[in-house]
Amino acid sequence: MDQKVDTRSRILNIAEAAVLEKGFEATSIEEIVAGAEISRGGFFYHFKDKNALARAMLERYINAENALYDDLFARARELNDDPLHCMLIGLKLLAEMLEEMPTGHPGCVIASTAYQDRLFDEGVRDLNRQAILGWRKRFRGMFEEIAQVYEPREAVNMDALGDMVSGVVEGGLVLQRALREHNNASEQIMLFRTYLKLLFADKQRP
Amino acid sequence: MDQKVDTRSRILNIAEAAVLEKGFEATSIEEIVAGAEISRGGFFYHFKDKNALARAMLERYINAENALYDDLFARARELNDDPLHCMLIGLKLLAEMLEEMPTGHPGCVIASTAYQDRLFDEGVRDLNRQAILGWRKRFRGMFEEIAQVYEPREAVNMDALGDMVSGVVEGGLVLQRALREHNNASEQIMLFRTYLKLLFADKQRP
DNA sequence: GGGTCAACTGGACTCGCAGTACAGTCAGGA
DNA sequence: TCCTGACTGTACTGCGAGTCCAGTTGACCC
Repeated sequence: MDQKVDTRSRILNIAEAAVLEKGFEATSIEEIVAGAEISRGGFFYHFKDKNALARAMLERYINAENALYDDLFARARELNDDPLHCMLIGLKLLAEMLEEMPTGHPGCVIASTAYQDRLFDEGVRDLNRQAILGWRKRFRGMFEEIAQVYEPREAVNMDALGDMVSGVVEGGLVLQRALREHNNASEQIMLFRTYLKLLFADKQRP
Repeated sequence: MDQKVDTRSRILNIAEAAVLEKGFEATSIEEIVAGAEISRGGFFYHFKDKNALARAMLERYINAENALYDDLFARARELNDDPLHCMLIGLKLLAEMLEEMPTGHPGCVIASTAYQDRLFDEGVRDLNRQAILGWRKRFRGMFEEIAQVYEPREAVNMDALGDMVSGVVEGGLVLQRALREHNNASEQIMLFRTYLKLLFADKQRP
């Protein structure tokens, strides 16, 4: 189990890299089985079709992303107990993380899936939807906590503000992919961080 | 020329609708020719391959988007000469426009292309890149004009702020597609508008 | 009225990839 | 020893992209 990554995970690793690089349809099962050094039969033993592969990839990706956010904001919380500063530190860590990825961030499976969704079944689409709703809830909660301490200078819709985290990341990754630059996503996150500073800072409630 | 839309445009219309709905690879030439009521031979008479179709679609889309921005901010300028207020009005108009589209915005070909870019040749990718760089320049110019009148409360990278317009739109459209909601993109634009208000307002230079 | 050209039609073919089917192999545990 | 899970290998169907090409049709030109 350490010596040799199990075949299913190996397929997912290879597939994820290929899909993020060139999209789902452009990735053939042929090249996945070549990369994973198995036979075509072996592939279909693990995944009944490409749709099942997509579903498994999305699940894995969403879990990893959630674990990453958990970890990031837990670390931020250790550094500062104030909810606003915790958020600001967390976003900084996120931006740094995106920047440090040498090849640039792999790009988000969510957007990739959203723009090819007719290829997938309802299960995959719902997975996608639930992931974004989960992030909305997560960040909305954090913003509400902040708003209890700092009065926002302008009224904002908290659901939309929660979505903005995902939106800024997704949008940044789209720019990054299209421009072939390396740090658009992290720059966008830092701009969003400045937004939060302007929205909440220096107006602590009595 | 009015009676009967020329075949090439008809192909592009059908193809664009199909591609925005389900992605490029998922759209077959078969269904395009069926929709446009021509033969397969007829399709290949106009476009040497699917890549040429993609290129033509992107070109058309980018031109339309640019014309739309020109029009939007020209109208905004008529309503208010101040560069900040012009921008705020323009964004409001953009948000309203996105909201009014009954089926929701078709989604942005840019993101769609970015996430499947290995399907396309360098020409298509470059078209995509140039479009975003054009929008960066457009909005960066507008923000610099604003900054000459209003001192920003926080230092921001003007290129990144220019990119943020595209990023927020793209990100919003990704959310909208994935969530199957109707107004995420316009909400995100309105949040970005609030950002600009906080960043620039009430600090007019002497 | 004949010639020419652009804009097609229609059919036949190749190729690559998804997906199916199934028979056989092989290692490890009950 | 037999069974089972995890495969391998091969052969086949079907679809869509792309190629080739011969033929049709209508408009305009002389």
